[in-house]
Amino acid sequence: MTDPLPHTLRSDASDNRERILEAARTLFATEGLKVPMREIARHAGVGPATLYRRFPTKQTLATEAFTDEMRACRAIVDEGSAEPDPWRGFCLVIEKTCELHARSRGFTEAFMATFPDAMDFVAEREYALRSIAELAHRAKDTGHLRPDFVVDDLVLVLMANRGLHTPSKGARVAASRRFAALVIQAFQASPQHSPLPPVARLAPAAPHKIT
Amino acid sequence: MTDPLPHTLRSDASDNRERILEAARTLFATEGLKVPMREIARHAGVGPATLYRRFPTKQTLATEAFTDEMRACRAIVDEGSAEPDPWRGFCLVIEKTCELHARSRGFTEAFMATFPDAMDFVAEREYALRSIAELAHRAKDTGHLRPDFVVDDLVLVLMANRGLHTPSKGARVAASRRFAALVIQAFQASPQHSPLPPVARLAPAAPHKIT
DNA sequence: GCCAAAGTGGACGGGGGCGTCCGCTAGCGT
DNA sequence: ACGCTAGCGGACGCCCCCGTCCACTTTGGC
Repeated sequence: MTDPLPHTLRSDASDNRERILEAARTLFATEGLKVPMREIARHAGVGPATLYRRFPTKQTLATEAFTDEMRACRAIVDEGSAEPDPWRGFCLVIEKTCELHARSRGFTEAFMATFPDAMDFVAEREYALRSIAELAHRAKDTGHLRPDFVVDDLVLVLMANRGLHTPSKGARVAASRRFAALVIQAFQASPQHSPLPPVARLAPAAPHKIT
Repeated sequence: MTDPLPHTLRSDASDNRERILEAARTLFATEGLKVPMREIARHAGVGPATLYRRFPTKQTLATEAFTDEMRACRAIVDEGSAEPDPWRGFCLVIEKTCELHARSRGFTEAFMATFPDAMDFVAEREYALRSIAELAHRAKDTGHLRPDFVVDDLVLVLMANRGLHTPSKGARVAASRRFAALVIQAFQASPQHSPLPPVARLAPAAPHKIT
């Protein structure tokens, strides 16, 4: 009989594993989820086989690579919910969430996608949405959030936010900030205009070309 | 000596050409610009060679296929500019532009992209932006448009709007409508909340999966 | 130091999109 | 009716990505 599994990676193996995850994080953030597995392997300085042995599918890799962002996301929501002023909390959630998603291009895709295989992101997303729904309810009671807001509007905003592609991360974050501010204005029940963040110049020269 | 070019297509050829354009319009609208040339050819019932002979690159095909949308776009802008109430015109432009872009997924990409090769869309886009800038200026004067609006915000909105992917065209248009309404609220200088369009439920079941 | 087993990366076959070439088909001028 | 030629589409070679297999290398317990 086989004493089943080592459950403990050899030193070089876990080292490689970490390098793979780091490469994945970087590339997913900058290029999105569509980066070839090969390129992640190359960037990590390992062969394709190693990558595939550790992470048989891109999903498993993504799941692992995005735990940080996922944690951050949860933190944002919890933080917003804990805020004494619900409207303030609501605004914070929108602002920070948009920024988070602007920073990592791949995270949005992963967060939005319902993976065919098991993927806890779905559960996390539901949790976030439920929390925010509750927060929104309280914000409506204070009269600051317009009553016809629904959680689906937040999905709308997130999807819209991901449209803000642009080569430079800086520009993307700036655009996201301004966008978030606009959205908050739109959600406000009795809006006294607070000034918007600086103008976002998107895609100054060459946005992207056609394949 | 060669009397240069026929400049007049044979009947079957121009017939094919038309079928190709129609297929391209359909597929670009539903699938986006990334559809394989092959598939357009297949859908049009012609061989790849025929397609490539008529339209050597995807750009040339796209340019031709989107003239309708381009015309519509220009019409929207002109119509908005002609409106006696500039703010009303401004709102119309936003609403209709968002809807137009929601209807054809590929058009947004084509409209946003600066093609490496010649492509009149750039010129058209500049024209539209200039017109809208002028319209916005007038709308500000009436006090209805917030003074810190800049044309780049419109680009922002358009880019955001394209993030509203969803399988069904109906859902996409609905989402776009609600989004446009929100954006208009956000741009309003002294907002008295007009009711929003119906709630947009995006991607009810399976948004999209990971490659 | 030694050696079994864990770990590695290069190499392979498969699939799909790309753009082009070429022998056959069928419009159109006479 | 005929033949010339524009027009056609199947087939080809190229490249890139995918996921897997296998002979070699490294680790770590003794």
